[in-house]
Amino acid sequence: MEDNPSDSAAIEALTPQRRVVLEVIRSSMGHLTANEIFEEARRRLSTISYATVYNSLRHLKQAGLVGELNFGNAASRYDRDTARHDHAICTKCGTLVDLYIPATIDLMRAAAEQADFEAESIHLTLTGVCSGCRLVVSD
Amino acid sequence: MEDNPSDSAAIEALTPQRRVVLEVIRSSMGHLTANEIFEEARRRLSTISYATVYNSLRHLKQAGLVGELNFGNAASRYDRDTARHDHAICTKCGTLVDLYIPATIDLMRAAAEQADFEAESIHLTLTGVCSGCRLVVSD
DNA sequence: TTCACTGCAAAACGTTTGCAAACAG
DNA sequence: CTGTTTGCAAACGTTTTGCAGTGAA
Repeated sequence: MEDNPSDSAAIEALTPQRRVVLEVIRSSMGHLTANEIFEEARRRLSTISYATVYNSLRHLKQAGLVGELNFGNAASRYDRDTARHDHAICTKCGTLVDLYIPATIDLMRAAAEQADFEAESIHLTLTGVCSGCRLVVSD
Repeated sequence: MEDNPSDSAAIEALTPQRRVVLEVIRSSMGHLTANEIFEEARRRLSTISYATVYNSLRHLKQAGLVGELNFGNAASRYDRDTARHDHAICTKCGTLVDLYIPATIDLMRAAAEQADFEAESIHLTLTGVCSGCRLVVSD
């Protein structure tokens, strides 16, 4: 979760725009959308454009410095945590929660064998109702 | 996988357009996109419109007659199999394979507890390289 | 007559691209 | 100089919507 020291060199090589985008993602607790990242990035670097945010996100993702998450047809969300982990998503409010289920990786072999795939990664998504939404009276 | 007899009443109540959309999905072996469904539906019912295909898909999904799958920012794919199951997706060619990993459901309790969610469903996605793409010389 | 559904066109949404200008090595 | 990156605007692919017209109950 904390910055990986081996990233330092890669981070120093970033353009100011890309560094700002990365810092926005790293400084947020949640999983921001490109639009949210753009808004916050613009506060820190007023000249940055929408296209550059998208270009930066693509570059950072490719460089392994951020992860991208897709659920449904909504906007992608970007994850500061690039290590393999799982997610839970609330069907009421859309809240996205990080999940660390070590047993997920155990299913990779069986899944790869069944699919006849050379496995690269595996991801578990729990859908349900978050604690906040369970407290709401009106279902 | 075969038609559930309890669906018969629901299917008879469908409009011709919705029935065609459902039949296109049920008669395909794969996981079609809305556009592919539209093209095939139009062959069977030449007056059907794009909007009606989308409206039908929303209705059929809500009625539990088809499932919707999202991977990346690509177009949604529609699944004739509405029972819980998992998927593998090839990072080279995008091929989508159905996976039946019973152990996935065993992770639901642990995941729900960790997230403090009331669990509804769980889905496992394997990413990797399919058998066809492994045979290709040029990596 | 009512109400849901259709078909069309247009809009909305998230994302990508073409391009000229700015920049770094 | 060369190659990369930026910012802008315009385009793109997917999905939804407004609305008038249709059709069934």
